[in-house]
Amino acid sequence: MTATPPVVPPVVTRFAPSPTGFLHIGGARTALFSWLYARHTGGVMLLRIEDTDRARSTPEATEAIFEGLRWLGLDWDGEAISQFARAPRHAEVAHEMIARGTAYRCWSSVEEIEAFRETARAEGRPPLFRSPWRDADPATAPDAPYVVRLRAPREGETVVEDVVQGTVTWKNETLDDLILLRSDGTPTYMLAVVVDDHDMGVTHVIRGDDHLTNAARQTLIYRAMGWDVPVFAHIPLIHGPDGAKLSKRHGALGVEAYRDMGYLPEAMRNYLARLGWSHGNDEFFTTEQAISWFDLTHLGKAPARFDFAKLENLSGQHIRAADDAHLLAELEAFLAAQKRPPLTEVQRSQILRAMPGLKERARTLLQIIDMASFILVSPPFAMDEAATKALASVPPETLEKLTSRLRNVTWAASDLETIVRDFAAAEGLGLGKIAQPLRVALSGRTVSLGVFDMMEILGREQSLARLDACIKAGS
RNA sequence: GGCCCCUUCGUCUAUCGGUUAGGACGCCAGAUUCUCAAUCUGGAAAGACGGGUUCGACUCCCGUAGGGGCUGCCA
Repeated sequence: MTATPPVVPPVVTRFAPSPTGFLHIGGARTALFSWLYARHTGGVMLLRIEDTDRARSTPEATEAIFEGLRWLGLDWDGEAISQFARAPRHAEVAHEMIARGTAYRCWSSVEEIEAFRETARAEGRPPLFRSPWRDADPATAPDAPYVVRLRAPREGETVVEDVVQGTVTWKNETLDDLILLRSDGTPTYMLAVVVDDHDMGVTHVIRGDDHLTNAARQTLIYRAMGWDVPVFAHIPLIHGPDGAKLSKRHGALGVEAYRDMGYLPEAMRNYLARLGWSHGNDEFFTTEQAISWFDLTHLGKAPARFDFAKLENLSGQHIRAADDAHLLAELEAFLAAQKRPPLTEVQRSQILRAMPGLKERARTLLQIIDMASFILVSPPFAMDEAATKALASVPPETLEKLTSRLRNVTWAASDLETIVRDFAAAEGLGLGKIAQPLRVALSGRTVSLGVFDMMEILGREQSLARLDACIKAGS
């Protein structure tokens, strides 16, 4: 007899940002974890825009979230869902709860509630509002707008089984009768989240630690409706370098800011995945590896600090590992996004040939561009003091002598190197003494790719022209 | 204030009662070298503190301290 395999429902995760700004780095990581888990399990990740706060939600912010996710390469399944559009459904559930007796109408004014809290605080009691309408005679109900409150249990405890935080318990007396429906009939976040997650069939709620307390309140709503509670995974927040909450000063920038700094999306995914999750000692990995390795059991419990140095190192590793054509494509997309002029055909092919040298020196696309300035910027170069000095370290006659020897040789890096080395030896100079002025003549800088590689990439004509120009300027 | 969570090198982390506490970034020194990178070798660097439990605690329990979150008719 063969055992029937247990029926495991497919995993459904969701990312549910509120469109009140850009997609910040913490949200991006939450999205990444939800995405990795869905892809790892062969499940789906849904996207829901929590736009019930009409005053703060904007279409621009929604678009920024889409854009950020797209750049990061995090695709979601199906159409993004607007929470606001589901308000009628939320209200319907609230009224069903009233009918079930798990919620009630409350006519207390905000002033009354405020006064209640103040005296409670003054008397040292917990400032949990206790509505007089919870057990009021329905006959006394005024004909006026009301809010709908959850009839939360006052005894016993509520337990959240969190895969990251473990078993977390609250005494029910510390939880209040939260508002489900505002006096204008619109749903609150607490209700909307539960109804949507339930209706969307979400099995795993992966979100920031800041929602842990909300998980208890939401559990109450699930129970009141007799719904299954999803698996919760509350991941620790990302902090700034000083340990405090991430501010704009640190890394709380929109993901597009990282794109603008020239980080590769694959590097961003790698870095973010490593912040709070681990797979043994693996630091550098591809997205495919992350998908196959990702699980919820190796998530850390402590908040992590954002570290640009490590991100940059990882970015450098991804650039070095990327193939040249891919990098060129990323570079051109970057240039376009930065509204910089596109590459000419010549520049494209030169950069492609320079790529092996460029990518081992750069940690961001911005650095590739900078290192490729000998291709992108045409002479005469604006030289700094060190460059001018290096160029003048050798008399123009020496440079002229060398240049004339280069006029009719095979134009390949290795041959050029032999010739220059021989020349330096004949002049009684170290190669460095000759290479440095050469470098400046070719690139206008004291830091660049290898001089022979640059000569080969630039070609005979351009290389000699640059040398001639320097000789002319120097004599 | 109340409730809840967290705490291993500067940073990200491994460890799931027995390790010289490992790796990575960064840092320092050296090698290589036409500059810069890259690469290689070596080095400094950690269990917040105090109590327990145990033959034995980074690991389990309690307390303290520090950090964080929630405490809205925001999400």
